[in-house]
Amino acid sequence: MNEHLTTSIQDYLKTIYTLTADGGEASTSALASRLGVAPASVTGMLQKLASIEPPLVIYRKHQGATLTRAGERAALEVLRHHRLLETYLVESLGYSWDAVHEEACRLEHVISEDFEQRIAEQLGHPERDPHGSLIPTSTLVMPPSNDVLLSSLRGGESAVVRRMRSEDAITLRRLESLGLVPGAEVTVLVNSQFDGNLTIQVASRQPVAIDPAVSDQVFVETTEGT
Amino acid sequence: MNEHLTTSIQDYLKTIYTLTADGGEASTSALASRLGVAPASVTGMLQKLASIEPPLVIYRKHQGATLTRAGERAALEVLRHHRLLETYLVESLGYSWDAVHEEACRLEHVISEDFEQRIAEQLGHPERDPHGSLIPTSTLVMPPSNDVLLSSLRGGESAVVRRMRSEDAITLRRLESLGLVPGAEVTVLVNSQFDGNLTIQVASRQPVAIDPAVSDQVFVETTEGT
DNA sequence: AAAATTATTTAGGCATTCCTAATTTTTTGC
DNA sequence: GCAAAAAATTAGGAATGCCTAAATAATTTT
Repeated sequence: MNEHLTTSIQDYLKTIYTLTADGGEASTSALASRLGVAPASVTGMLQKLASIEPPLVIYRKHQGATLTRAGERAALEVLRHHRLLETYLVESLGYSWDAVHEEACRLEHVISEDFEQRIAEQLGHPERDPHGSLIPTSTLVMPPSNDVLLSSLRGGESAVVRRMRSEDAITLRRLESLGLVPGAEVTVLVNSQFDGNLTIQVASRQPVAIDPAVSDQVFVETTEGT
Repeated sequence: MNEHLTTSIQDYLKTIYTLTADGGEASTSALASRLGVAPASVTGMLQKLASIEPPLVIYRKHQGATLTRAGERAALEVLRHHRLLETYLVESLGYSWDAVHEEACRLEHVISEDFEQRIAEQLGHPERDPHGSLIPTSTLVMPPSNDVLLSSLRGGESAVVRRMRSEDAITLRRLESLGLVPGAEVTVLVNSQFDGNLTIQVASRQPVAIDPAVSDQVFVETTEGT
């Protein structure tokens, strides 16, 4: 079926997937900004991805793109490569978690299935990457998740940090300096519905005030059952 | 100086280097055949590589190409990546020596200097790759070598197998089945100057007859001093 | 609801790297 | 040394994936 997808196409699919996954819209401008290309280039590529065989996206003018089943599988394959690579770079080559993104972005397009399997095995088939993001399975299924944005918690609620939305090194270092790393326990002391600022306590640190630039980057899982 | 070289250019430079290194000519047709492109494409690329700033090759019509200093440095960088990667794939990921070439050919163009340094360190800064080829140093110097073709030995001479010219899996498996792997000791019992066939003995195996298709793939180092 | 703003698409181009076909140059064999 | 064969080059073109500028569609403001 899919002969071979170019690096560029893989990047488009991956970006459409991640934009859509966190409840967003894969609009022309959102894609253009994430991919660092002009909006006109995105339009052209979406038209192409919708018209090839098999179609990889569903595209209607002025309404952005959705992945088809084939497109989603291709996206999950790239995402699996990316997240396994990030994990591998941290675990086996000693990279810091804020430095792996760029390297993984280049490697993800060129590793073989054999390479993927070998690192997955060596890592013990991890479920999450260093930023806490779920790694699609080798059968290209994205495991279920019920994490929510830290900013959605109300005052008094506690939760465990699960994953970071951003892969940006500066953002990640800021989160780390606040103790906001996967696995950390966080309590929201105050959530100002008004301006979106929170007062949080991470583990047994001093409480700190954070704004949405921080709290909208952190996904947590509340400790109660379903 | 060198902003960024495309994968395609890196492949041309690497191929010119290796063709030239073993005493060959980097002719248009040799390059075309090695790179899997039409001769006309090679001519076009060589003209381009000779006219960019800084020039990466010296090119005169109908005389093939030679690397400039800048071109050689770029070639050694790619070659270092390739050979370190091959070593890493074998040592750290359990690949067999005849399976690493394709993977390294794709990875060599995308790994960072950081990645290069990390695997070099983890491997203990190896001097040779799994096929016995010398790995350029981090300062982009190719270590000296005085290996010669197995086919150049005369009857009665002994030597140690140093490296294989080919990276082709089938060829490598054939050599391995004869015991011709780096480090193996080989004695030439007979070298027929007439048809180029040899009779050799590897370690304490049974003597076997080989033809130039084999003996021209194997470089050895004679055990006497300089 | 019309005007202004923003988002998106269309149109036309450019760089890269490959191709085939035709031509020219070099090498080979007699 | 000359004709045939082989090698290399030129010419013209295609696919990718990006760009800018202009046109159109959608959304927001007033």
